[in-house]
Amino acid sequence: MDIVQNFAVTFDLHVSLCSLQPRDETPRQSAVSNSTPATIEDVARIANVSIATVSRAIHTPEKVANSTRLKVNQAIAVTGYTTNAMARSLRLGRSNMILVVAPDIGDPNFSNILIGLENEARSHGYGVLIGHTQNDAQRGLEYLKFLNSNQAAGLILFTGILPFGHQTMTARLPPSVGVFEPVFNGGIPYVGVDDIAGARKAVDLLIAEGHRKIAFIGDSRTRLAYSRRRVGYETGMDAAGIGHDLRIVLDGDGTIESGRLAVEQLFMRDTLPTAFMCVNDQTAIGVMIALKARGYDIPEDFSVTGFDDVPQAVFMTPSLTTIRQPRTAIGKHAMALLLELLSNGEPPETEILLRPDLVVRNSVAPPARGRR
Amino acid sequence: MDIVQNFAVTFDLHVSLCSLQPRDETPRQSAVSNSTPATIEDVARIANVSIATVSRAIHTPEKVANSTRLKVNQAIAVTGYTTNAMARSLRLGRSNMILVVAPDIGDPNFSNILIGLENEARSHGYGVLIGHTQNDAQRGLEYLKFLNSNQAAGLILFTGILPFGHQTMTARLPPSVGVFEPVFNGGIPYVGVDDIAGARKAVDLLIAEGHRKIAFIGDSRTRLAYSRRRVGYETGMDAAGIGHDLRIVLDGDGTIESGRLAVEQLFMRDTLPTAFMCVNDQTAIGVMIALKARGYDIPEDFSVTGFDDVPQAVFMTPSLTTIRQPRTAIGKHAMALLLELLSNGEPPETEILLRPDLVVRNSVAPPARGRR
DNA sequence: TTGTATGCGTTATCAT
DNA sequence: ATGATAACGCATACAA
Repeated sequence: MDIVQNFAVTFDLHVSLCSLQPRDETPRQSAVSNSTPATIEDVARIANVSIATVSRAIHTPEKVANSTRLKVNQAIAVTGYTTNAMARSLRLGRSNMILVVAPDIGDPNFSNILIGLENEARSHGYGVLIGHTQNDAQRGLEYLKFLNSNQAAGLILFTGILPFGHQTMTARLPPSVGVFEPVFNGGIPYVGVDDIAGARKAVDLLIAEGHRKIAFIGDSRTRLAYSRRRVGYETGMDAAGIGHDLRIVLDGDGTIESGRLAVEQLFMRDTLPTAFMCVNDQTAIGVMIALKARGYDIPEDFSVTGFDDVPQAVFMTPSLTTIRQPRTAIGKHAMALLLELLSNGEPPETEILLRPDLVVRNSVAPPARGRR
Repeated sequence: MDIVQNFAVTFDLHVSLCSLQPRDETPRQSAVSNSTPATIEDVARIANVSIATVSRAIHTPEKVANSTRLKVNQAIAVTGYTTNAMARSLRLGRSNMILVVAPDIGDPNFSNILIGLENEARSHGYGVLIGHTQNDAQRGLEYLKFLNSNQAAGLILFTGILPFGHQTMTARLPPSVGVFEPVFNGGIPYVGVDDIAGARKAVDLLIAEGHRKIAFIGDSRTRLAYSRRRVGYETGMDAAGIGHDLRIVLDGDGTIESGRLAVEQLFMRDTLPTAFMCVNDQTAIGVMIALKARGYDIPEDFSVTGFDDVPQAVFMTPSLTTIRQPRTAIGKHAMALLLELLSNGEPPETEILLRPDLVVRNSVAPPARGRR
């Protein structure tokens, strides 16, 4: 244990934890920190009861005598017993894990949604596991196998399309819920933001500031949710009596590069807007970079809006005016919905749309004189 | 065997699979395309062999007659059978999943390392699951239970400290490998970048450009790897005969905000450097924001370097000169090491340090005249 | 209230 | 080369 002492010198963390080791332990099967984990039988033996009683003491404590329960709990403490989830799930035919499948863990929206998912799951005794598909069907299949063997009780999809390739059609899926964007195939309930309303807020702001030539840098390819944002843009333009000029409605793929490209195209075509409404923040960031590279000031020369309010948005110069996704709330609602599905079987609703908020920062101003 | 014939026609969809049910067989439990997944018994029945043979056909095909293997494979195709990983792992006492535990999924370094991990794992028949602890011991415990029940064969730690709270000392951990930063407790092998060498490259560049007053914005609190970067800074300064002026060595926590704060402090104390060497890109971004907010130009007025080369670095204005982590390679090596541990038992080496590369972009220039 | 015994789907041992 | 069967750890129906 002077190893531990050594540690104590160099780092002040965790030091005294070591002293928690039960030094006084049972000599034989030293209960803790042993090579093989304690089983329910070990507990039963020590508590002098049957394994059935141990199981009951754990899962239905009210069905067991107080004194017995006490004995069992002590034995559990001594052995450091943890239920073997493998065996339990095999017996029960279901696990207490929820699988979250995402094509891209790096998505700036993902981590906060995940936090909402996890909190809600945890408060109901479920754990969360993340599957990362990289849009690769092979990988998807792996997770499908995982699901097939009941290793997860439910599925959260952070993708608009079931990621299981050919097998998708025949896949037996557990109860599932989509987040962030509707799931295209499979009739799966969906929890997300009201994309149309959100886009509408952005375009309305721009119009209120006096803009009429408002470009929309969209993305019809990667996320289904994005096409709804375009709908918001169009209805906003229509409602203001402006209509939409297709020369300044571009299609990209929601990346920074895509925003950059859009600006270049607009300059080349000489069909410049006074404002850029972008389908997401990444695109907006690309637009800002391109504009700044050409020597323009934002928002004096051009206004820019995003969508999502990714963490980076507030750190841009100028900080980006955008639409905030209630990410944690989305995660929470999605998990709640899934858990309801798990117990009730029937989806109470097919789509939950949360309210997006306009976050006004510094990338929007009235159009430059003479250019409106 | 016209059962099989049938199948050949309609493959892919489960539609006609029902017609494949052995009509001659047990009338009860209809074999295929049912609500419950096919088991090894279903396969055995259809192939007219024993379950032992099926198992062998799958795992040790060479031990089974060609004709038999064929029958089995067909039956597997018909039933859509997948091995129940739950049962298999229970029986084997180990699973083929690797758990990756990270405190923060949103870390810009994480996703690329993960890709390296996954690719390597997959090519060896292992799957990867991600655990997200948010630095919460409760959550850590959950994953510990997961490990305890053999649901994962190995562990990758994306954190400098075992995330299992009190239980850490007594935890029976599977073979484990740390990535990105050394794991403080537990004597766990580590794969990462050579932080000292990397930091040295940055400081050497700055010195070569003519800087002598080089601030170091560090972080001694969150990541162990970061203290190594400071060592690199110090040895570089010493080697150049500059020594280190403690007034311009600040300690932060590796966040954008922390970089900002450091700049403000330096301005308040009136101990301005000509260059900011930052412990990571996040800090550097914060420094750049603060500098720009005060109206300074980078790199004309101040030079800035980062470390990591996060995706955002190239999109800054000016783009950030930094040290690149070979993230995918780190993931690959870490997983390879873990898999070796899994088979051999003994760690072949205790630390693998990959070479960091200097990425010269536009945030470094010679110091402004009159300020050196 | 508690114990006995069965089965969840596999793999491995031992026969054949 | 193949089959019968025990065991992995647990939860529960049924007995007591």
